[in-house]
Amino acid sequence: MTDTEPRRRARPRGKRPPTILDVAAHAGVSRGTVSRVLQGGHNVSSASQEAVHAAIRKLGYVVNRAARSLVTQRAGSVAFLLSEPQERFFEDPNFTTLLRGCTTALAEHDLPLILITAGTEAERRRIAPFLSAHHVDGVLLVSSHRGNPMVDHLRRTGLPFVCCGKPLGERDAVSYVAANDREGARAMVRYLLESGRNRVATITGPQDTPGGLERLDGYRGMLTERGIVYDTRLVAVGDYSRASGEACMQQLLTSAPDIDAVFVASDLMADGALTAIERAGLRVPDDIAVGGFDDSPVASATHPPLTTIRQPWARISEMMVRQLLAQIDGEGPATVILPTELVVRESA
Amino acid sequence: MTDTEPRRRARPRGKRPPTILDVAAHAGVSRGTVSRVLQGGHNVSSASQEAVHAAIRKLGYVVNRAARSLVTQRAGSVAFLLSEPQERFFEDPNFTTLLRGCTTALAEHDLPLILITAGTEAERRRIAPFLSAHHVDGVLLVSSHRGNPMVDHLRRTGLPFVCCGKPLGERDAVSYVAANDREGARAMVRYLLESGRNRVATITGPQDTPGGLERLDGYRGMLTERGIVYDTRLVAVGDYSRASGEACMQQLLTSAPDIDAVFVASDLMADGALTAIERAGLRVPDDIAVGGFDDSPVASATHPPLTTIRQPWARISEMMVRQLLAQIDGEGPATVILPTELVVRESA
DNA sequence: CTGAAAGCGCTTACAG
DNA sequence: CTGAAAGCGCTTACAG
Repeated sequence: MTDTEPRRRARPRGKRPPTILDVAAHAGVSRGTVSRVLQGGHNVSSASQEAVHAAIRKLGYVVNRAARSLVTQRAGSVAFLLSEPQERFFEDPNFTTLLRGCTTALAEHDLPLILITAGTEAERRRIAPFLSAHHVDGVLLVSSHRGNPMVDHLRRTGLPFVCCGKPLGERDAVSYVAANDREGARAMVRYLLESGRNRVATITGPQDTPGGLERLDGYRGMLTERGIVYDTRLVAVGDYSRASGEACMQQLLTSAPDIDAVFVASDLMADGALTAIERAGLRVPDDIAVGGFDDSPVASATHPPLTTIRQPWARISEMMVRQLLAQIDGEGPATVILPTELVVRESA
Repeated sequence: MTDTEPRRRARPRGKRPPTILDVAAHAGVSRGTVSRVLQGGHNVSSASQEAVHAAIRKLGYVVNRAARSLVTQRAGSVAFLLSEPQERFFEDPNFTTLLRGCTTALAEHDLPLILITAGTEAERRRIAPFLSAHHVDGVLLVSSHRGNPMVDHLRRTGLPFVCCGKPLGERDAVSYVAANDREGARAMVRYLLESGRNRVATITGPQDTPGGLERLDGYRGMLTERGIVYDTRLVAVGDYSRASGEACMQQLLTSAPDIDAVFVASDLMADGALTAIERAGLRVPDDIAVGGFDDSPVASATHPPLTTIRQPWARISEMMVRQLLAQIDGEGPATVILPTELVVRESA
């Protein structure tokens, strides 16, 4: 359009927005006082406070975050760092649920969320300087697989970070927030047994993730507790994808045709399992009861709707944010485990 | 842990990261020269350039973005603004595909993406000052419904913004990037007709969204072109959700039991339609051919896999980012329409 | 091609 | 409780 206009100027001819100096002038105080009001109004007379607030409203003043950051040495933002092959997480409904929760929780603290993906080695290299330079004050880290290099890198940067789910294979203390996977699995298996099922199989998550490991452990523990021998023929290892759920179920149906229930470690896989069962001409829950895990959006969309274990995503997000803020304020790492809840629908 | 430590300090005792002054000292030049190198090295001797680059590497210097922002009057970041009821978009696979694409495209320009949700009026009020204060340099706006107040608000702020999909009901020029919905719909209907189907129904998207409107228009146009009378009994209006696809299909099956094909305006709805068809005891594609739209991840996971129209999400993201950067550099608004592609699988 | 210097808009000891 | 002032780390005319 306007070819002659200069480029690379932010607001070429718009008048500058009001600064703290304008506010000070309007309120009849110094800019130090305005700043103090901005910081919470400690040690400021109520008369001054009111005058400043009035001026702020009148001028529509909003703090310049860059200027503030420069002096406070804080970025004033937090990263949501996805250190997984992108496909996996962007297709997993749990991920979006978590992202949404964190965005909301951070918004309440006026902290913008910066979304960073680091699924590949190249991406990790690219964001390293960004993190090292503390362009964010902390990191919400989503990375489930064992030995993720991001954990080490973050530790070296000295940036506060909180993981979603227990990071596997870390010797030192790392902050994380997780649902009680083991108890969740136990609750589901207990429910299946108490509804009269005898041969309960399981489809697990990947065995290099905490959810994969602990949900299997819960399954095994509950069987043992009830005096049932753990039978590896009743165990199929999936990768959380719908397709793997289908394949695993098909396998179980062949290797152990007498099963009457299956605990599936994710709803997405459970949906796949449903497909395999249906294809085999069996009915759910009449012939085989199916229990999922997550209570993700798919759980109520399957046929039949899934009986599943609800992960407390809202609370997980909140606690991740809370822990991160605490660490930014100097607290040490902490572990938070949140209870799950059995949601009974029609599949079991 | 360390109770006696002062709080609210960013890096209490870590040594400060190197500044441009350290680099200048190491390179034996002034800080103005370092800055010029950082800006691209124009008007700097190659000797100086090399010395500066060496110093940067040696010290691990990374620019302080806050300081830069303060002087350039640019935020150095871009917002991805979701102005829809959250549930909808966070469950729609298209959304995550778009978000992923934009994150990647922005990363290539070293621009952090700030994720902002503004699905409710309260949220919109909350982020208004953030936007007005130009805490981001531009906005990638995702908002499909007619008359979204965010468009007006953004226009008032003077912030550059680019919409994903045509914003309905806007009189003035607004930048947007969209797939060619109409042509995509035409291609699908053409394909169905040419595979020998005669009674082609459609399940549309919401009629206050461009995709809802234009895909229906494409359907209608192609029928007319082939001399087929447009029959409203063959049209059911959905809302892009899986559930609505199922309900619409059920309705069509009742009101027009002789249909032998259906063009569904989203893969998610098509998946729902598949369920309804199956429940009615009909086979796909033998009895009814089903064509979807999106080629989202669900398309290959349905039974049978969906023949659908691929939306060029990677290109859409790239173009949105490119347009936004152009606007930030002073260019005027522009409209970009990208072609779609027919993907033939098994459902039609 | 280069340096010295002003200035971006804040916060925070420091005096009073 | 309040003001004056230093300083956060950059960029960019301005001279030379």
